[in-house]
Amino acid sequence: MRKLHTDKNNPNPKRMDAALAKPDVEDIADRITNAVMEHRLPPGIKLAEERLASAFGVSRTKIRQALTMLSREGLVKLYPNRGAFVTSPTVQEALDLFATRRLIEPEIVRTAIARADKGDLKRLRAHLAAEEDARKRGDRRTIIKLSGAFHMLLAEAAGNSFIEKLMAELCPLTCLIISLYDAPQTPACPENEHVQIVDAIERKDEAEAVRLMLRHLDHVRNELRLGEAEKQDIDWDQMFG
Amino acid sequence: MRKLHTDKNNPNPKRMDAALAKPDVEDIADRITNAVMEHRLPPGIKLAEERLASAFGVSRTKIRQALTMLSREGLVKLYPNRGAFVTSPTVQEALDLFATRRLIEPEIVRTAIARADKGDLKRLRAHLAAEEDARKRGDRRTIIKLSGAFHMLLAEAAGNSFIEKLMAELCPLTCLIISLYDAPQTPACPENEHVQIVDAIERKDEAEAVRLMLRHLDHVRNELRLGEAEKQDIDWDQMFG
DNA sequence: TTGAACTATTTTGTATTCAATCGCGCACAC
DNA sequence: GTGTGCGCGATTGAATACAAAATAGTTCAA
Repeated sequence: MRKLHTDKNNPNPKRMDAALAKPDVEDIADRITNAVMEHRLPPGIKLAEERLASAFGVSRTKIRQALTMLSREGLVKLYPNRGAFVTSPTVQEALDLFATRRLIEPEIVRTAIARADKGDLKRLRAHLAAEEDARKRGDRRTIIKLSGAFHMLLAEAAGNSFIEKLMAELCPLTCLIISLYDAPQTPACPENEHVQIVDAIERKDEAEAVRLMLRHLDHVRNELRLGEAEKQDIDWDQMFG
Repeated sequence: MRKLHTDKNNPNPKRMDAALAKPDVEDIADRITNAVMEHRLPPGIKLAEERLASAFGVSRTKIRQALTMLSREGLVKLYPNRGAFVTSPTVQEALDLFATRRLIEPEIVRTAIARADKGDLKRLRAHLAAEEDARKRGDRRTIIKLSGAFHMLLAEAAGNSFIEKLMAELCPLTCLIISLYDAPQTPACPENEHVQIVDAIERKDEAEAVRLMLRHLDHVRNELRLGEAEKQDIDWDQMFG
C-alpha cells in the first residue's frame, strides 16, 4: 500500500533492511506498525523521538513525520509537549472497531468473490500455507502478524482503495486490542476459519462466505474480555470536567 | 473531529482567525481542507511549501507536517522531490468512493436512528435551516460546504469513531470529485433530500431513511459525468511503460 | 526552427540549533 | 509523614541553515 512512488532507480533494488541505506519516512512508519502488530510495542508505551531517531539512524525530523502519519492513522496518540504514545484503545473503541469490521468485511468478501482472479486466489492459498506453517512451529508472533495480513490480502483482492486503506488501519488496531484485552493465552485466530472462508470464496458461495466471515469476527471478539472497566483507565475528564 | 487537545487555557478563546496567533498544524490542515471543500483549491494544483508558509505565517516545518497529514488522509498527494498536489481522483476512485459511501452511510443512518438524542436532532434541524438559507441566497460555495457538513453531522450522531473518521476523509474527496466531474452548473445537492432523510430519522423509519440515503447518494453520483476518460488525465505510465 | 546541453534558480529534503515546556527530584514547611 | 514549591534536566516544538534535486531559462549547434 505504501511505496507509491519508488522510482528512485536504485542501483541496488534489494530490501536494504535496517540502517544500510537511510530509511524514508514510510519505511519508518511501516516498521513501527509492524512492531505494534507483532506485540513488540505494547499499547500505551511512549515513543520518544530521540530514542527512535538513534534507533533508525536518522534525525528527529523524519521520526516526527512518521509519528504524525501514524497518529493520523490512529495507531499512536500525540499529546502536545508530552510526546507520542502507542494508542491504548478503550473498550468503546474496541466495540466500534468490530462493528466497523462487521460492516465492511462482508462487503470485501462479496466483492472479492466477484472480482478475484487466479492470481488473488493463488496468493490467498500461499498465505494460508504460511499460516499453517507458523501454527505448526508455534511461532505466535508470526501467527498474529499473518492473521492480520490475511484480512489485508482479502481487502486487496476486493480492489476498493478506500476500504483497503481503512482495513490497513483497522488491522494494527485489532492487534492492539487483542494485546490489551485478550485472555492470557488464547490462540490468535481460531484454527482454520481462514481456510474455510477462502474455500467459500473460491466456489463463489457468497452467502456462506459472508456467514463464515461474520462468525470469524465474532469468534475473535468473543475471545476478548471486553466486559467493561477491565483494563481500561478511567476517564477523569468526563467524570468531572 | 480535530482539536482533541486544546487545553491551552487560552486567555482569548476566540477564533483568532488568520495569522493573529500562530496556527497549529491541525489548524493549517483544517484550513487547507476547507479551501478544497469550497472549491477554492482545485484538484491537481500544486501546494508549494514556501508559499503556504508565508501565507500562514509559519515556517515550512509546520506546513510539511500538515501536508503529510493531509496526504495520509488522501486529500493531497506527495511526489518525492517534486512537492505536494491536491489529489485529482480518477474515475475509478470516484466509483470506489461512492461504493464505500453506499456501504457505510446506510449503517450511519441505522445507528443514528438508534442512538441519536434530542441534541443531535436539534443540531441536524439547525443545519438544515442553514442549508436552506444558503440556497436562498444562492451562495454556492457555502452550499457545497454545508452539503458535506450534513453527512458529517449524521456520522457524528451515529457515534462510531472509525466510521466518523472515514466520512471525514470521504467528504472532502467527494467535493474534489464533484469539482472534477460535475456537469457545468448543476446544483450541489438535490434540493431537499437532506430534509427528507432527517424526517425519516426523526420518526425512526429505518427502511425509508436508508432508502432515501441511497437514493440521495445515487442522485449525487448521477449528476457526474463519470463516463470514462472525461476530464481524467491519461495514465501515460500504464499506456506505455 | 527544433533540439540538446548546460547553467542558474527555485523548491524540496534533512539536519541542526535554539527556545519552550514538562516532569522529576529535592528541599522545606506544616 | 504528607504536601507544596522551586529548580534542574530531559524532551518536545519550531525555525533556520544547508544539501540535494528538479525545473526553468539560455545558449549553441544542427
